[in-house]
Amino acid sequence: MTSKAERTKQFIIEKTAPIFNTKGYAGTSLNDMMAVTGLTKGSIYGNFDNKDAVALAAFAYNFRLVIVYIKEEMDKYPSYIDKLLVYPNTYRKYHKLPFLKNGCPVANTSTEADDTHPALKEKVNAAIGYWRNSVEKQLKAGIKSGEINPATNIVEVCGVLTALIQGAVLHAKASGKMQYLNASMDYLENFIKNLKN
Amino acid sequence: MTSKAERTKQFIIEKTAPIFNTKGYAGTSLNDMMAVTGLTKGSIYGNFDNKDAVALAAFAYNFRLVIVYIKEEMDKYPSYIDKLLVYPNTYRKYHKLPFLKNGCPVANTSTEADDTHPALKEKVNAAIGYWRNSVEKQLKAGIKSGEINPATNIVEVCGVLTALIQGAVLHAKASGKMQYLNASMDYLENFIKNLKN
Amino acid sequence: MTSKAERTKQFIIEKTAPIFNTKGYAGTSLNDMMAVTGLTKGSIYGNFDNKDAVALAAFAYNFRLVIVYIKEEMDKYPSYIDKLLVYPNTYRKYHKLPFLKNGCPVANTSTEADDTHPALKEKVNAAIGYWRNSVEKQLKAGIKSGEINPATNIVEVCGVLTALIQGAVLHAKASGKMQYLNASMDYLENFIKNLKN
Amino acid sequence: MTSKAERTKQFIIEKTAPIFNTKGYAGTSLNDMMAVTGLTKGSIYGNFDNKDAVALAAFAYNFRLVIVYIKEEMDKYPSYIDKLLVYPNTYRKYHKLPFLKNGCPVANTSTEADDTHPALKEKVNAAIGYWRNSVEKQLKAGIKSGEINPATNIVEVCGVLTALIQGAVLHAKASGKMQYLNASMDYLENFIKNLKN
DNA sequence: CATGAATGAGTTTTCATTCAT
DNA sequence: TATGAATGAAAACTCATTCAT
Repeated sequence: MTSKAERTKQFIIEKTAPIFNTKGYAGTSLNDMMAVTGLTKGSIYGNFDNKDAVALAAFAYNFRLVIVYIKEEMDKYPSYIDKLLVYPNTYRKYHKLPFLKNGCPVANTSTEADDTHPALKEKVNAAIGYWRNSVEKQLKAGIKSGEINPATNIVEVCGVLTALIQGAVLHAKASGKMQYLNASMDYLENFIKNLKN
Repeated sequence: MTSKAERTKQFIIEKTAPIFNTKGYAGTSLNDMMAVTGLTKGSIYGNFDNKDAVALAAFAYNFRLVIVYIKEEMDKYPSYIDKLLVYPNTYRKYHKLPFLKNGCPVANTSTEADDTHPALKEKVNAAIGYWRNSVEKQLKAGIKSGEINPATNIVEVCGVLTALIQGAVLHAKASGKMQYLNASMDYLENFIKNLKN
Repeated sequence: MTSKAERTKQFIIEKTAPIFNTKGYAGTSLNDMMAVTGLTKGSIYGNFDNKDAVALAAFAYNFRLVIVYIKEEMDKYPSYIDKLLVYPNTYRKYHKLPFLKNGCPVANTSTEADDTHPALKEKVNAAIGYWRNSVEKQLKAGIKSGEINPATNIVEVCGVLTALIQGAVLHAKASGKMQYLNASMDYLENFIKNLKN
Repeated sequence: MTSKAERTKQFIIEKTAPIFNTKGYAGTSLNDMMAVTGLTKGSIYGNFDNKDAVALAAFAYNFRLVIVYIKEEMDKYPSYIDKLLVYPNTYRKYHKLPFLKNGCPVANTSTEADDTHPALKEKVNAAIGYWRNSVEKQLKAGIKSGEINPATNIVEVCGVLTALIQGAVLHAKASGKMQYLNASMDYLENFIKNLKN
């Protein structure tokens, strides 16, 4: 059973997560957090040690929304190639998905946390590792099942898939031009289809 | 002849540019700027209207350092394929190049400016356009010269090349793992070589 | 019951009002306000949106002190002529009344706000209107009661009474010479007595 | 013969005087002074010891414009009553006279200088004395010539005339309502005419 | 004399954080 | 736990003044 405290904590995370993803860590103030939660400063501090702790939790929440969505989509397809195709198909419509419309939390947080916020950087690093890992798992399972070419360079595919998505969304957000993103996702689609045995 | 004001302005830009690239716009304070230039607040404000103006100039400077370097490298090779290969070869060693070691200014600025700083966002957008444009020019020149396959999908190549680099550097910086970057740059190298006619 | 916030707000107003009346809006700094209240900047900003808001409230408070005093004095006399005589008798001893010893808030604020501070100017304008109005009411009541000559030029009397006081106090403050003020107040006294039917 | 320095000094005074009368001493910045003169800070400081010195000279200039105008108008009339009538007739149209349209320099400066700027206060005080003195002279000359009633209370008349004008202009500027000013000037006109023997 | 770059103390305002109630 | 008033350091920016050229 969840205690009142747990529920308030969760409530704060869910409400503040989108602002952190949009405005960044430094750009999100406690006043923003008060406004969006309707809670007082004291209440926020009663549930979290400091702004840092909320930011960390909010990033985890933001990232989780993405992976949960991807997981659910993947579960719809038995084919491993189809599962991997969920990536380009998801990011292609990033602007229509509430948890991605302000950009991928990994990319957004990455640049800011890098040189200023070690704890957050560590979280981002872990998120990237998790992402790569789950791609790797799909590839290996696909190879085992005979669907994917066993000669596949796993490290390379993980890198290209994740990096291409990150870069493409970045540019799409900055330029506002969806055709850039679409061209890259088209490429990624073929890239994935070519993994077939 | 350059006036004293021009020289001080340039001095401020050169000294603050790395901090802006590292800490971001919101993260860089006037105190940081004072510390790194050795100048007083009054002096900085005597040369720039406000922090914004310095940030804009610093971004332009940071981006220019990258394109000047790339240009110089490209000029060493007559082959258009070789010219394009300058990209992966440069970013592969981003951590050793002073103007890239804290990340690509485009990616770094992009995520922050997006939702909070319209003027800077515009500059970033222009930078992306400039970058794509220069890749496009090389491709077209390569096609005209017969070196590059005329069936090349130019939009796609521009997108993949730039996005892959951005994403790969992002992940390398966040994870600290050069092998991820290298794998992606290996892939990009082959991708470029395959453009040959 | 008044909340803590209300009480602090009131406390800030009461403490800062005399400085605003003495030094003016531009001349009163937040440091002055801290010194006189013993509160921190943060506390002042926690209770008011900005310096403007304090200045506006302080002017209202300063003006109110004057009208409350005048009202109380007037209530002592049934005769309308006597009521009006409260004006010269009050301003004659302006230097002994704490809320007037640094000059009339209307005159003090008027010159500064005029060309630089629209919101404050509006308040001053309203204060002048209020003052004239209350003189007008006494005149009309006096006429109705038969005590005051019905042929009285009301606009003229309002103008002369208020303007003469303002100008006389101004000159007294600037010159430090009470005899100037007294001569004008003597005149005003006769002027009022001559309104009798 | 006037030196270059003298001419520059005079130029600065003439150009800055209107801003000082409009924005006040604290409200007028050196940047304002640069803008309006087209000179550099160094040049202004080369001709005046500091902002104070310019303010003092500007006030003197502003006041002088008023008395010169009044003097010239008075010289048109042989009658002393007519000469005194120049006052209400001048201030009635204060908003059309360039040196009065932002208010009388005496009133404007008076409230600000009072408690913050002793040197300026002294100048204002002297100006008031000068003004009263010149009214007194006209009265005495009028009495001597037989035109003005020798029983006239000179101190009272000086006070009423100057104070009424100051107060009336103050209220007119603050309220923007010319009818208030006109009613008071009408009264003043009769007041002066009644001085006749 | 004039220039204009530099100064540094000053300004108002915002921030994350604390703590008595 | 929640409140909300208070804190004080830090933020961006302005100011009158100085001084080498």
